[in-house]
Amino acid sequence: MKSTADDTDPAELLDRLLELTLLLTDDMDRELARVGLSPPRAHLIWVLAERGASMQQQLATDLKVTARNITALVDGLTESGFVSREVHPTDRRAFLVTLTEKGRRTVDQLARERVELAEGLFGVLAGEERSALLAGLTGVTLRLNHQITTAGHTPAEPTP
Amino acid sequence: MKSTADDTDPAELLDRLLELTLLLTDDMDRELARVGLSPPRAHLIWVLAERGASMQQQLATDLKVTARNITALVDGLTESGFVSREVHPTDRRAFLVTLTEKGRRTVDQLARERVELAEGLFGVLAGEERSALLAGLTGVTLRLNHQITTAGHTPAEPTP
DNA sequence: TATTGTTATACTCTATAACTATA
DNA sequence: TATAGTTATAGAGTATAACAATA
Repeated sequence: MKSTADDTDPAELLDRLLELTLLLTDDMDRELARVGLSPPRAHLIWVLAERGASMQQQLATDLKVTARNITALVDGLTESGFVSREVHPTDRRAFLVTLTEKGRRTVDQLARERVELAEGLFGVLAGEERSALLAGLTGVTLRLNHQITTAGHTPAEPTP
Repeated sequence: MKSTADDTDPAELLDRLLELTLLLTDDMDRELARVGLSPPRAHLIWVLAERGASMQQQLATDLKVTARNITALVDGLTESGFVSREVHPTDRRAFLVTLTEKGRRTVDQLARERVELAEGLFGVLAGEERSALLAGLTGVTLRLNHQITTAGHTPAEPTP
């Protein structure tokens, strides 16, 4: 298949990427809502599944929010039965936030749905096409990361 | 360039896409914060720039939020000087939310930064590579849209 | 003295429902 | 009667600051 013109505008490409981004996050948020989770709460139990039972401070670092916020998120997740606060074996100041059985099942389900979604979106592509797309996305990610760490885009006033 | 193995996992591809998604939105949100805008407020003035001065009901439809929310967003944007509420020429119940000079300048600046970002991310690609990436993203978007409109992913309980 | 988590406050975004003033 | 926008109320997520208990 030959494109009629090889002048794909970078801005057009970015618009498409953003459109896809929006669609994807909306879709995932709907799925989360279906199982009774907000995006931040889902993020928390997802991290919990990866790290195992954790102190709230650790979660605050992982989710990049304040400790105060973790208190609120864990409160909500406890009330809805996804996690519980267990005593810390050595530090009596701290809790070990732990997935309940329901929490574990939910994370497993979300993980399965994620794989299904991936299959639905990329499964029809030939292996070659998948590699090409992966390479393209990886390149964009690298350049974006570089831009972010290097400069602050525009000069920016020194805190107005 | 030949990949060592042609077995790119769909799930891996989705993870990369989500990683990029996260990076992109964080980057853009930082830029918005720099000019004094939250994402919803930026969305509103962006739409306003596209449509021209609009009634709040119209904005509620466009942004897919309640009219009550538009009141709050316009309040904030008015206070920070990006928009103003002008009288509607024919309907005395309604306002015409209008970009101020500052609002117009800000939208223009954001549009420029968007083009710059696109150049930084996709400019180095050959025209051919850009077309391929665009095709890949478009395909994914189509399949996602189809999945969303067709089924609700998982059967889903009929409202628990 | 430093750290863990909480209470106290506050701001933004979001939603529903009831109300005012127009159409 | 229906529509445009508001007030009233509520809940989630976020942040800072002050404070408790424990390291």
